[in-house]
Amino acid sequence: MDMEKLADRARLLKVLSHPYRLCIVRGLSKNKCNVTKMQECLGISQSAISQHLAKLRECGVIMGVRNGKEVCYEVVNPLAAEIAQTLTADIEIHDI
Amino acid sequence: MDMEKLADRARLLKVLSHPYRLCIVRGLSKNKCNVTKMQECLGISQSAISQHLAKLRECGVIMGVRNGKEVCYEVVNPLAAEIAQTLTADIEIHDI
DNA sequence: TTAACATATTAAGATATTATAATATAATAA
DNA sequence: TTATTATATTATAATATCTTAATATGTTAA
Repeated sequence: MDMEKLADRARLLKVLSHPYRLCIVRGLSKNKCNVTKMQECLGISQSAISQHLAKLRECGVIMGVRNGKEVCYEVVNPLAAEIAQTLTADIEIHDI
Repeated sequence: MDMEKLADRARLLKVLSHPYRLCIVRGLSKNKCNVTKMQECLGISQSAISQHLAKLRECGVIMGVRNGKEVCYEVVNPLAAEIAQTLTADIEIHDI
């Protein structure tokens, strides 16, 4: 029984298991987006957004590409994108 | 933006985001199983197993049916079963 | 080079989760 | 009825997570 792989997959679910992060990943899986836009869209503090993005980054779910002053994020883990989309398919979320 | 539904889905991911619980749901999605077997299989305490089962029950992921002294569990949330199976498809887990 | 903007990191307190131990309940067997 | 087996609940201490505030970094404009 490969507990390490199992723990790894559990970690992926855990990083997605927060309303804002789930919303971010679902949004990013449709369109890339910078931090300020996400912030406006979700209505939470800049620090909070950045910390959520950091967790998603550390877990290999998203990647940020700097473009001048902005950092544009995108989903780089297809499995994470799939889970987020499957799970929120019937929820109305204005795209971030 | 339906934050309540979003929070609800995040809650489902969260309850699945623990190695033992993920393992339990993946196993149960293939065969029903009683608590003692799970315990032997996972090698953790009875109390720990029961607490994990309680969380999965409260979240509507599994259901236990008493059969004499034993309680036989099964997955009752197809979405949870799907997520668990998709996520662990390539991991060798001897069925619980 | 200083100011302003966009983003990231750190720190701290509140809250939640975990594992473990102890205790309780439910069903059957003796 | 008492003992045994199977499962559930409660209590608690250690650990992790969340939110918020404060501070730091990187980039461009003035």
